[in-house]
Amino acid sequence: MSATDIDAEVAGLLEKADQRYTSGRRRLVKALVDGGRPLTISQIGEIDTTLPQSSMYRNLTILEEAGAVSRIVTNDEFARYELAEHLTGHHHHLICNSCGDVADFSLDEQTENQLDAALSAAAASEGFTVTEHRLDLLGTCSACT
Amino acid sequence: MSATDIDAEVAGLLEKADQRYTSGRRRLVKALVDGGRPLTISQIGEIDTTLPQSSMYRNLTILEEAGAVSRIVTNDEFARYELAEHLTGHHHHLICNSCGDVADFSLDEQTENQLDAALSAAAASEGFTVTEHRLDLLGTCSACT
DNA sequence: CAAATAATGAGAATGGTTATCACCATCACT
DNA sequence: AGTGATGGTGATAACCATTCTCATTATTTG
Repeated sequence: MSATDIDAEVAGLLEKADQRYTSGRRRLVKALVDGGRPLTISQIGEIDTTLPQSSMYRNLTILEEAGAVSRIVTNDEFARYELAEHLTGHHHHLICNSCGDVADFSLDEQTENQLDAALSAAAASEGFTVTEHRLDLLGTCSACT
Repeated sequence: MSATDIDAEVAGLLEKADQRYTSGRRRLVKALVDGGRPLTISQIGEIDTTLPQSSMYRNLTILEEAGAVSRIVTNDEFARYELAEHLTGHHHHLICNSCGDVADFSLDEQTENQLDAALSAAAASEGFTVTEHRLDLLGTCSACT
């Protein structure tokens, strides 16, 4: 999905949530698109130095409630934000134990489907209804090797 | 692994880390064994009401550094602690979006092996070295259905 | 037994995140 | 285009899970 498409999609989501797509929110989305991976508040602030911290927090929460952004927590003390999966496609995370940074990766469709089936079966036997799965790989990224 | 075996294992880990296995630390381990799932500080405090909060935090950190406990963060604002995987066996987590509680589940060995192979391959192509994977299912637990 | 060393726990401090609020921008209606 | 109403902004204060401090207590060692 192109940056323009994402923009249009986010615009629709915000409209549905009775929220305006202001310039600050546009810049926030642009920073997430440009980052291409889950970003901390301070990383977003480095990409777009005009965004005040309090507005980032407030607007990321609003974008999350609208379904445009998702917030992830790893092991370090900072939350990270990325575009929602229906904008970027289903993917997983590579979490570097050394620098803490997070990158995206995907499994091929067949593996993903097999996994999904196995997970649903395992969860059902515990009486658990699955809405989503989350798969992270911990290790060392190429920059830290 | 029985509670007694776990206790012996933890004793060895603490000794290697030049730490004493004091009664407070024993009670902490017992609470985690009894809980049988990842517990927040306040949940541990409910299981053993004699443990002061500051000691729980300090000793859980020490147990984590010694490799006996691992700390996990989900989506809510509280960290959770569980016994390390080499004491409980490899497993994954069912995270309830409604009550926030976390339960354990496992995949059969074959699925787990296939997954491992697919993950290593995908990570290698990104230049990432995997040490561990983490798989969570989000949804609704049986108590909240 | 005494000195040294480590653990304890109540309370203070830290810091990422959230709430507040005076001010500014945008919209709806005329 | 003006005007009131509504929503957004951003600097700052407040919040609260977690970490740090330190005087006291327990354990080890000579």
